[in-house]
Amino acid sequence: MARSGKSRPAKKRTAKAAPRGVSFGRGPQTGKSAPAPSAREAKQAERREAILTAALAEFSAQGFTATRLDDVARRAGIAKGTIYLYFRDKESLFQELIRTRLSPIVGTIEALRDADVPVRALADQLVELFVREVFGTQRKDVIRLMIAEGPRFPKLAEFYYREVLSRIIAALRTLLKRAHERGEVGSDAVVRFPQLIAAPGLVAVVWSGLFDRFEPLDVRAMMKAHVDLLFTPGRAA
Amino acid sequence: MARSGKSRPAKKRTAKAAPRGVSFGRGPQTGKSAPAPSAREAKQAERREAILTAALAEFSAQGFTATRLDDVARRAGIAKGTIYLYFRDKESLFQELIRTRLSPIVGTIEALRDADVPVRALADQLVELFVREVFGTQRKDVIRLMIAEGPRFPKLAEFYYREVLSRIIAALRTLLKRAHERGEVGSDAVVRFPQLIAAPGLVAVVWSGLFDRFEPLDVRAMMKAHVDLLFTPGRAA
DNA sequence: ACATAATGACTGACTGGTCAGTCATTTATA
DNA sequence: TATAAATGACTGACCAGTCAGTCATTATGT
Repeated sequence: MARSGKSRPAKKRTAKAAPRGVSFGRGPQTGKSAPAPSAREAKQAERREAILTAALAEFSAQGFTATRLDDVARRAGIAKGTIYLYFRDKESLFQELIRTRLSPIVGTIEALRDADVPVRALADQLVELFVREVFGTQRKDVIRLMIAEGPRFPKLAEFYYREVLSRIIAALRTLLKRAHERGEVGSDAVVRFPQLIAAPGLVAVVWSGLFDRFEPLDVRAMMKAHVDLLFTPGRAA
Repeated sequence: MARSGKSRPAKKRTAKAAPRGVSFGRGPQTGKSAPAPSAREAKQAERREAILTAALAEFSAQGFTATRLDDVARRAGIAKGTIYLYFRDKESLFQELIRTRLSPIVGTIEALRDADVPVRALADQLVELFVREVFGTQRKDVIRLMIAEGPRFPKLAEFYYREVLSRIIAALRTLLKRAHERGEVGSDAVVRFPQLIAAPGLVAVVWSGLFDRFEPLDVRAMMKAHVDLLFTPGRAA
């Protein structure tokens, strides 16, 4: 098989002290951040984005350790050295990737929470949101990456929990509590364990990554079925 | 110790022809597989087991590529070379690991299916089975490994689908169909998507691996809550 | 029983290939 | 032209897999 792998915390390299070091994955060292000609900055942002997109493709296909930065570079249409103008090292690139791709979704869910519509309708919107904005995009891969590599990046897991999960869960809890009090959900199970709401989403992500070629899964239908389950009137808690 | 100094004897070694090669990850080459003194065989089985256990610990902490066989060997209390007496290469070791740790559970579930007891009681047993035999054991880690590395080992994913998942799903479907016909489940959602049954299990495995230190999850309670949800009488499908 | 030989499980130094990160040089931009 | 950006050849750490050599155990001979 060969390949080998390589990882190890990157040694020390006390040599140049901290030529880069401080700038945490921003653009190429911009000595002065004056208003500057946005022509350049735009191009830089574009490159940065290209690198992140290429990195996601490689990381999610190969995993963190097995991904070669040469491949990321080739996919992004640049040389390997260029990556180091935009990111401190491989690990920074990985972390930036997770950060930038996952955060945006949170706001949307919190907005949903504050909308004053029947919770059942909200749930349907949530399903659509998931299918369209997560399952239908790169975010699906980011989630699988998070599951796969999380144990080796405790800091990332913490960030993800703090910035994404806990906020989503809090929003869901508020939303579900309201629904339960109105009698719109038959059991308080999901109020106690909002994780149950997300469960089919997780199944969808994992299934699609591993088993879709053996048995395709109609994700939207499954999630709708799950919503039906939750909102079955029936006995009160 | 070896010493040797490596004299590069012009390779050759045509003598024993194929000393290893053919034996596919079985014990050290057993020239004759006569009834043999089981003392030795027992010891070999023990070593093999030790290697697998050590490998699971390392693989599930580091992932496949980042795991060093030197570390596996140290953890198993043997030399690296010994691993190659029991497994063809790193990948074989990994695959054997998944295979041997996951298969046993299937039979148990199929046995449950054939028992003739109220489906609700069965469901409770299923929860217990999961909490005790999966969540409480190494199998939890094997599942996470499968999710993390599956995309890079299509063969393994296929094996897992064929030997484990499809059978579990088939058993569940039978079981749930019966329950639905008896009116024991309020919706046919789970008959169409038995994956929904396993969803909280997946959540439990993933959550425990990544976020338990921030917010512990009472897995048994969550799964019981989920079962309650499923068996809400309420409206017929 | 005792000595001697054969076996094969086990070891670990070593090799060849890999790849993250560097930096002297080249190219683009202002 | 001067400065910043981009390049890619290069280096050194790293590790899967190998195999000559060791030695405890078992078999054979006297």
